[in-house]
Amino acid sequence: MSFTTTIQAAAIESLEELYDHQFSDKDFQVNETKPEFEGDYTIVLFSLLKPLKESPDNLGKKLGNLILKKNASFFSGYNIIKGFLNLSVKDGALVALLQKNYNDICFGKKALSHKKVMVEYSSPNTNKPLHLGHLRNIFLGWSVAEILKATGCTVYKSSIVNDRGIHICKSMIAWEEFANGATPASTHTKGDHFVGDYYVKFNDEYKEEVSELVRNGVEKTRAEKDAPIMKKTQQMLLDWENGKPEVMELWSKMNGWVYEGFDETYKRLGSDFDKTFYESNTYLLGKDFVQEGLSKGTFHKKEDGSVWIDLSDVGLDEKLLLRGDGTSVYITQDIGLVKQKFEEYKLDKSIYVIGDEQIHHMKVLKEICRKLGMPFADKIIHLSYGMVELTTGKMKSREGTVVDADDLVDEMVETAKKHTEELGKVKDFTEDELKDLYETLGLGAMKFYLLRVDPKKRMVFNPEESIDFHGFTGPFVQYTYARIKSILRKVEEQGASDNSQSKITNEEKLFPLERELIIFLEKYLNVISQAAEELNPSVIANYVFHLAKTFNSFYTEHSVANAESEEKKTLRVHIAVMTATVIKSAMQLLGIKVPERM
RNA sequence: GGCCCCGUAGCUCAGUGGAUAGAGCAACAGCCUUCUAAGCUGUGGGUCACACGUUCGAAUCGUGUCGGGGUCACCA
Repeated sequence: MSFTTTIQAAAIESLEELYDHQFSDKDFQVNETKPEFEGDYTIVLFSLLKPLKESPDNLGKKLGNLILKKNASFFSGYNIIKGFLNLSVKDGALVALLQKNYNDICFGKKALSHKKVMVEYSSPNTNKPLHLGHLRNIFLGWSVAEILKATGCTVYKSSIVNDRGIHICKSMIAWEEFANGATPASTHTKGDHFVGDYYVKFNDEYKEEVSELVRNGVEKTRAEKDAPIMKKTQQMLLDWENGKPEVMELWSKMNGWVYEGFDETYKRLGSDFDKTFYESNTYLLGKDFVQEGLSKGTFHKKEDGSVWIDLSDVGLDEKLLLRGDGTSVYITQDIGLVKQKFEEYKLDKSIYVIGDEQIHHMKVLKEICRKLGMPFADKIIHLSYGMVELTTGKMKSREGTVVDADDLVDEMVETAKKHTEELGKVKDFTEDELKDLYETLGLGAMKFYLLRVDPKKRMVFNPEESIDFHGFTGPFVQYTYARIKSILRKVEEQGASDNSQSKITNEEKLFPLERELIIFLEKYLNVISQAAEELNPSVIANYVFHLAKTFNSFYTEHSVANAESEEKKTLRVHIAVMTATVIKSAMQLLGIKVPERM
């Protein structure tokens, strides 16, 4: 049980004894005391004054005295300022916390939840490489999955690959027309970039053909339909749907190239999936329930044979589910796949990490499931996040105004190298160590940058300014970790006994920064729960930054290896070890590695 | 136009019912014979978009206004 809940419980117990009345944690708040006041935790009394007909002073005194009496080993005193009852925790109670097994505190997995959850993220198209927007998506999804695991959930990471459709055919046609049999291998190009280049080539050629037609007096919308390359692409899509062998072969060959490229990127990013769905396997799934919906009367058919659902009773529009020609649309496939997921994995929750432009779509999806009486309709959760935009506006892959994921990673790693060299630290490492370090730092900076902000806020990325390595950043936290490890190495060299195993004396008087650190470390499990509840990794990022910052202050103020006494040294080694453990754990939840040295 | 999200220091963001609203960046002033200065300490910088309301108490809740974005496809 955490300190705040312990205190809440103690207060309830005392209140009930004093007033012969039932209290709950909703009746009053327990906060951390603001630094400008004496005390560690504050019980806010205002909300209790009226129902108990007490003055702040009277209630504060009665409650303060009783809590102190009943928990003499935990609290050392109290003060009352206005309606705030400030309680001070005994040094001994804080020290006792350090004597617990570090792993219990950091990775206690008190199993707050045993839910089975699927987190679906990344979900790329196979006609172009991953870009900055995918990175936010991937880091978010991966991190949320880790956070949920840390609370005890069983998590399946999944991705749905959009491997079919007109956009794929565009790359395919362009390759047929212009590649002369070139391959990623023959051109030494990463597969996804290779295919993406043909997607761009398609659009260039298409634009050219359209303007050519317009010059010859064809109306623009007409020209867009009649451009020869577009007609070929449409035909190819039909051939694909009919399973024409040459087309299928080309399709799997080119997708194969893309997957090789994606795998390389995912591997470098440290991202992975337990299950990958392919749209080519699932796009027909939804058709079954269309019949079901029609017979139930939930759906209706129009004269042209198209199938619709009316959602106007819940404030949404009429939505198409099946075209007149019997082909399904996006949402139809979605419903089919949702059903399959819940049934196959027996999920309690399915989280979709998708941009906020699809909020409406996901609302419609949920609503249709609900109207069909699917029991999991309310377990569909859309974790929506704001788009990443550039200072020059939106990213558009067709126009080449995207920040490519691989390029950005390269750049970040390069920046890490530059910083390290400038600081003159290169000589301490071997070539291989440096390579690892640059990856760790570059990726750390990038992941932290994308995760430290509330997911739902859109963010503007300025490609001109490289991501920072100072202040509220990944490398700042990584640096703190490396320094702690350095201290611990030194302590070990000093030898004799292994300090982290030896006992600390409860009598030790704590300095303010020592207290602050222990109290802050104690909060970690609460922070994980909050992040899990909000599906928000930025909660973790803010916490771990603050922790690192506090440790850095402590670091300058107090020496560990050369502490003023053996007792102090032991105590501080415990604090350092625990801080390092929490930093490593928290960063891991963000998908960020921490270096032993930097 | 309907619905949804956002508006906090020059910039990027925390804080979502409690005390005098906090960080980072940028600016300025200090700190390396002492565990790694990618660090630490300090200074300046705010009608929390605006208005009204609810409350003992509002950046936080409600209503309205203004500004920015998204969405309302037989696209995915």
